[in-house]
Amino acid sequence: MVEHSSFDLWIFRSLRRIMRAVDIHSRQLAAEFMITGPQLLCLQTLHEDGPLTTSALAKLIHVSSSTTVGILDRLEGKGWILRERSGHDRRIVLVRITATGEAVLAGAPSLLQDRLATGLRALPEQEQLAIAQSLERIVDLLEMPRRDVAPLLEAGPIIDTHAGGREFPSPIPEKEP
Amino acid sequence: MVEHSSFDLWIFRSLRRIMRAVDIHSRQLAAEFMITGPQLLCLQTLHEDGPLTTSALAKLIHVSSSTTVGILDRLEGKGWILRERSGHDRRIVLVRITATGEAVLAGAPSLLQDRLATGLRALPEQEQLAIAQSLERIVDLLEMPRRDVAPLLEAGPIIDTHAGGREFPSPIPEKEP
DNA sequence: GGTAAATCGTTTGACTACGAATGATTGCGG
DNA sequence: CCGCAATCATTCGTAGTCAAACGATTTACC
Repeated sequence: MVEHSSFDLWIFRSLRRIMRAVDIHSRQLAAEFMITGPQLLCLQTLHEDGPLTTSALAKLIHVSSSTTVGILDRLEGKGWILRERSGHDRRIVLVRITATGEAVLAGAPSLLQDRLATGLRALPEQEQLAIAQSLERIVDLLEMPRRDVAPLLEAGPIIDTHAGGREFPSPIPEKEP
Repeated sequence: MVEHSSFDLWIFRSLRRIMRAVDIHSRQLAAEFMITGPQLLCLQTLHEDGPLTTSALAKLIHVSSSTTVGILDRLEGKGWILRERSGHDRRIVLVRITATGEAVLAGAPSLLQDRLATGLRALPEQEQLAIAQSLERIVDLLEMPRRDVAPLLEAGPIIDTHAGGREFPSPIPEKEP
């Protein structure tokens, strides 16, 4: 509560504004396409990664499984997904997207806000890289276990300007195993 | 819907993980200190910027006024704030922090997660700058009015353009007067 | 002065989100 | 084969979040 670095509050407020903006975008989606952000993310993930169990889906979208159930309830209510219990292990529920769901997905807008997606694409690739890496850095700090912040110090600079090779973790950055 | 840039999904997932991490931190706060993140932010803001109207507070913390009402309800229930209608304009409700609220604030932890605050401070200042500017860039894109994304194209490199004032907000970013 | 418009706080409804508790089912050890 | 632990999905309670609708009040205009 004393002696904040100059950037703390700035970054904190930016985070809150981002969360708010994402939320508002979700409602615009809902108004126009009858689907919210998290619902769209679920549908998209189910489309790409085939039938999934509830918990596997939850891990993929970084959401608790109890939250996932509610989202799936609504998607199921609209007939965009199907739930079926596995024969071998009756505890497991496999979720798959329906044809209707595919159709909705085809007509739905980008996952990101158009402005964000378009705006990002308009930026030089190096800046896109810097932004993505900055976010990743913050995620690392936020998700780091309570203790030892120290290791981060040896992680090297965030911007690898020389990087001609430009290896960023391939389209989808894999998460920890 | 077609032709996603490689960074889109990466950035989107990072945003979701950030939101989740912030949410989880709020619950840890609630478990340990009986106060959530948004509640702490309200209390902190009321402490610093004196008595405020509900809508002024909402603007300061970047949250809708309907959300603010709920948060204030809980803070009032715990006796940490007071609401009083103004005599001159009876529509207005002035919110002020109580002595009990001040005491709670004194014992509460930092607004930011320790890990994030500490980790950020440990990074070279140039990286802190890069991170903060990247976030700001995203906020700009997200909060930009629906139409004309175009202007952004002429915005130049991420460093140091920040049109319309509000370039790096000196030590502690002052909120708008 | 009286009506219309604007403003302010609140309420309502829907959705997301979490952890904790629950119920069903499987698998392991004795 | 029997019970206990582990696993999986779900339900429950609380909180945060927004837009839209609402009631009370003030301001503006005629």
